[in-house]
Amino acid sequence: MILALQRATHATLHALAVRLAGLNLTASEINVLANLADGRTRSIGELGSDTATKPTTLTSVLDRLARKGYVTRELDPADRRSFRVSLTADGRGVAGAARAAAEDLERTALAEVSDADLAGFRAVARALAEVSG
Amino acid sequence: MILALQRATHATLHALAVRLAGLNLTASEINVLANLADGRTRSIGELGSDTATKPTTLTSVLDRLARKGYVTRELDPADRRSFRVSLTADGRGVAGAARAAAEDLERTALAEVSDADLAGFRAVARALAEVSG
DNA sequence: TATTGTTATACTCTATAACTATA
DNA sequence: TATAGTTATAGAGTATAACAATA
Repeated sequence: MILALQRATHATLHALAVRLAGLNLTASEINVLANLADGRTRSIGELGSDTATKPTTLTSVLDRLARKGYVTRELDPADRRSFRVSLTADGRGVAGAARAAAEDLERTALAEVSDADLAGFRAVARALAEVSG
Repeated sequence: MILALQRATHATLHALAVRLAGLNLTASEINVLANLADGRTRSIGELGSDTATKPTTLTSVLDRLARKGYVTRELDPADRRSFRVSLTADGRGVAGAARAAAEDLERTALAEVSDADLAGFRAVARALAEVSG
């Protein structure tokens, strides 16, 4: 079970990376962009829990994304210890492409899978994800 | 879907690492030990496809496992470019503990999941894993 | 010539702890 | 004092390419 889970994750991340090779993004960077794609501004802490990455990783991920011009960090006027992270126009474009690639990948992979199987998958994934809590 | 998959993998690997913290093993090391636990000898190449790790990673993983006395590399007399990797007695003990922890984790996490959901999960995981092929 | 595995290099992710600037 | 993020450091996985030994 756990082995199957790992294999599937590994394979999808790799397939996604191949599809997005032209964009020159790592899995973490894609993850952050995909999370910001809804247009909502987030603090670094929120982004960390949404993407399940450590603040120490986020710092460098956001540094790279900012250098590429996809993301901005602005001081939060309400709490000047923290930042509001948001997408630039370029960032929105790239995030959209990443999201489209992920959706296309899912459609392709799951074309022959029944809705019942999908529901089962979601139930198991949720159960496994909650073990760590 | 892909996000759910990633989250579940992340959480289970983390939970497993916590349970096995006393053994001082990384996820890759556990993966290798679990694969060798059936007692079958493997070449590095076979081990690489079984564990989905690159030869370059395996070299260092096996170096660490050998240093800890869990694994041996012996020249294959039939093809002296390659090695036969096998568990030592200590290695068998640790591999057994790792496998038991993984099974216990699954039992705990999936106690309330139906067989139908499990079957669905397997179908989806298999479909996703085959995308990369 | 091709293949097995190692080595070298460079980059990313992670964990931990020390540090800053705010609160 | 406590919290949000950053920086520093060190370990681990990955990709790529060059390499030795063997086939």
